[in-house]
Amino acid sequence: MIVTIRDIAEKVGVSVTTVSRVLNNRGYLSDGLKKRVHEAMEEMNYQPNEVARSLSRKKSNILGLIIPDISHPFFAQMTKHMEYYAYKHGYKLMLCNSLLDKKKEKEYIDLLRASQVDGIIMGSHTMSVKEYLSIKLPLVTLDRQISESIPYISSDNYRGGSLATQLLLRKNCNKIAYLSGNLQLNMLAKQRHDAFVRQAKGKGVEYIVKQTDMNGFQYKKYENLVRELFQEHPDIDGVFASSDMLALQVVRECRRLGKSVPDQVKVVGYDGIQIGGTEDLTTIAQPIKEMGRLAVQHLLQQIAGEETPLETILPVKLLEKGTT
Amino acid sequence: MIVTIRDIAEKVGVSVTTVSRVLNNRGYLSDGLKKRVHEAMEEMNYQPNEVARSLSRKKSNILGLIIPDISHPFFAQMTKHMEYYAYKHGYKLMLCNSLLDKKKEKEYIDLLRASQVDGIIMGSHTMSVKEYLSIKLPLVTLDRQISESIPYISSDNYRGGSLATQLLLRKNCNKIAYLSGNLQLNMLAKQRHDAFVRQAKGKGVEYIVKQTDMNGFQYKKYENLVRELFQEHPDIDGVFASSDMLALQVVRECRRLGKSVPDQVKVVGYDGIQIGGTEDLTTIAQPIKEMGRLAVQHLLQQIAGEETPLETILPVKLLEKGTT
DNA sequence: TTGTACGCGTTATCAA
DNA sequence: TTGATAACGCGTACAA
Repeated sequence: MIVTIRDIAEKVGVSVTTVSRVLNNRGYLSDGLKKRVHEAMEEMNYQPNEVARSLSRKKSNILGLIIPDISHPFFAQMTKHMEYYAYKHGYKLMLCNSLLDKKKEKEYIDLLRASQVDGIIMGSHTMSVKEYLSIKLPLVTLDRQISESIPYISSDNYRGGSLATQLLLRKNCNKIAYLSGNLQLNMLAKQRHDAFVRQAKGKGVEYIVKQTDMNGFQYKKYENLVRELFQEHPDIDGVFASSDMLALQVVRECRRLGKSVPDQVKVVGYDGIQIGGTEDLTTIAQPIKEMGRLAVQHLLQQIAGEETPLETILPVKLLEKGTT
Repeated sequence: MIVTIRDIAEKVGVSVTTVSRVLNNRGYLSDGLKKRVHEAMEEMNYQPNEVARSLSRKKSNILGLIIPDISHPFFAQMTKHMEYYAYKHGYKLMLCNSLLDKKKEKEYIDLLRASQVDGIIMGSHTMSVKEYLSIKLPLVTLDRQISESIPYISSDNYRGGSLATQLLLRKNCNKIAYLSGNLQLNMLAKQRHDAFVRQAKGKGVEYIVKQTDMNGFQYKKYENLVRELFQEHPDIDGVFASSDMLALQVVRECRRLGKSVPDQVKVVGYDGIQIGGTEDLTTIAQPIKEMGRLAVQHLLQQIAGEETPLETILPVKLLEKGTT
C-alpha cells in the first residue's frame, strides 16, 4: 500500500542508501542510476514521507504563525504574504489564532514546539516577557519588542501617529480625537497615541483620547465606541483612528449623523488595508507586504543560524484620500 | 538537551513502555507510578515529540486547508471558524493559498500528502475532477461538487440568487444587472446566475450579466468591471453582485457618479461577510461559521472512518439593509 | 561509487 | 502490571 524508499531500492536493485542519496541529490551517483531510481519512483508513485524525514533530520520545515485573529484584514493580508514567502523557501505554515486568549496562546506555543516547528512568528502577545524568553525556539515578533534577544518587525508607529495628527491640524481641525482599539493587538501602537498627544499639545488644540477595552476586537464594540465619541463630543471635527476598520466605523457614523466627511469631520485611518470601503479612506499605510516578507526572512535566517537585526522598523506612508 | 521518553524512564527507573503508557493513559498503571512519571516529566520539562508520534501512529493530527487567498474576507472568516473547530478537536491547520494557480495547488496537494496530513479541505478548485479523485485522502470541498465520492459543503446558491433578484424586482427595478467575479472561486455560484436570469426572464424585465475574467481577484478589476457596467448601461437601477466585495464597489461607484443608493440604484451583495462597510449593505448571507464547522466536522468523520453526507447545502438568509 | 547498520522518539506486540 | 523489542520511514557515519 505505502511505497517506501525500501520498495524503490528493491525494485531497482540497490540499497536504500542509494535511493536516499538520489532523493537528496547528495554524493556521487552515476547518471544511469539516478535515472533508474527516478523512473522507479515515478512508476511506483513514490512520495517521500516528510514526517520520517523531519524525525531523522530534526527539521520539519514548518513555521508556526500565532496571530490574534485571521479574520482581521490586517492579519489576513500579512498572512497572505508570509505564506507566499514561506512557500517560496520550502516552508509550510501552521496557522494559530490566539483570539487574544492567554491560555490558547500558551497551548499553541507548546503544541508548536511539540510539533517540532522550526520557528514561530508571534503576532499575538498576551503573555509575559519571561514566558516568551522561555520558548527557546527561533522567534520573530510582530509589533512588539519583547527583549534584547528577540527580533521584531514593526513599522514606524510614532511617525505614523505624527503624520496623521499633523494632517488633521494642517486641515485646520479644532477638536480632534484619537480612537484606539485593543492595545494588546499591537503593543507598539501606543506610540501612535503618544505622537498624537504630543502634536495636539504642541498646537494647543483641544483633543480627546478614547479606547475600547482589552477583550479582542468585535466590530460591534467599535461601533459603540464611535457612537459614544460623537455623543460626548458632537463638535469634533477631526478623528485619527488607530485602524482602518475603526476609521470606517467613524465614516459610517458620520454618515448616519448627517455630518459630511471631509467637510465637517476629517478622518484618518491606520494600516492601509486593501478592502472594500477603504479605497477612499485617508490613512497611514503600513508596508504590510514587506513586514510579512521580513518576518519570514528573519525567522529563516535565525533557523539557518545567521545573524538577524533585532529591530526592524519600516517606514509608513500617508495616503491622502477622500476623507480629509 | 532534548528530553525523551527514555530519559524519563531512566530517571523513574521504569521502562520506556511504561512511560509511554502513562503518557497515553493506556493499560493498567498504579497510581503511584503515574504520579512519579508525571513528576519526572514536569521536573525534566519533557515534551512529547509529535513528529515521532505521527510516524509511529501514522496519524499527524494535521489538516490541510487549501483556499484561493486568505486575504479575501470570505475565506479569512471561514478559516477562522475552521481553525477554531480543528483546534477544539486536537487538530492543527496547515494554511495553503493556491492563488488560483493550478501548479501551486497541485504542489500543495503533494506537499500535504507528503506531510502526512490526515485530511484536506479544498476551497480552491483549479484542477480536473480526475486529479481530485486521485488524491486518495479524506477530503471535503467547499462550494464545488466534484464527484459522487467527495463530500462538499455549500449554501443554497440558487435560492440566494432568487432571493436577491426577487428583492430587486419587488422594489420595482426596471433594468437589473448581475455582476460576478471569478467563477472558479466558487463553481456552484453559477446557480446564483441561473436564478437571476430565470427570475428576470419571468418578470420580463431587462437584465444584464457581466463578469470578470478568471484570473484571481484583484479589487482593481472589480472597480473596472463596475465602471464599465455603468458606462454601458447608465440606466441601470438594480444590481445583484455575487460577492459583498463587489457590491461595495458598486455602492462606491454610485457615490462617485452621484447616483443615490438606494433611491436611484438598489444594490444587493452576497456572502454576508462582516467587515467595515458591509454593515449597511443588503446582502444574501451565507452561514459562514456553520460552513466552516461542518467542513471540519465532516472531514474528521471521514478520518475516523465514519459515514458523512455527500451533500451539505445550508440555507442562506436575505439581510435587508440600507442599499435597497 | 555503493552498501551496512544504527539512530531519530514514539508506539505496539508480545511475553513475562 | 510491567518490560524487551520490533516497527514507523528516512538519513548518515563508516566501511567497502
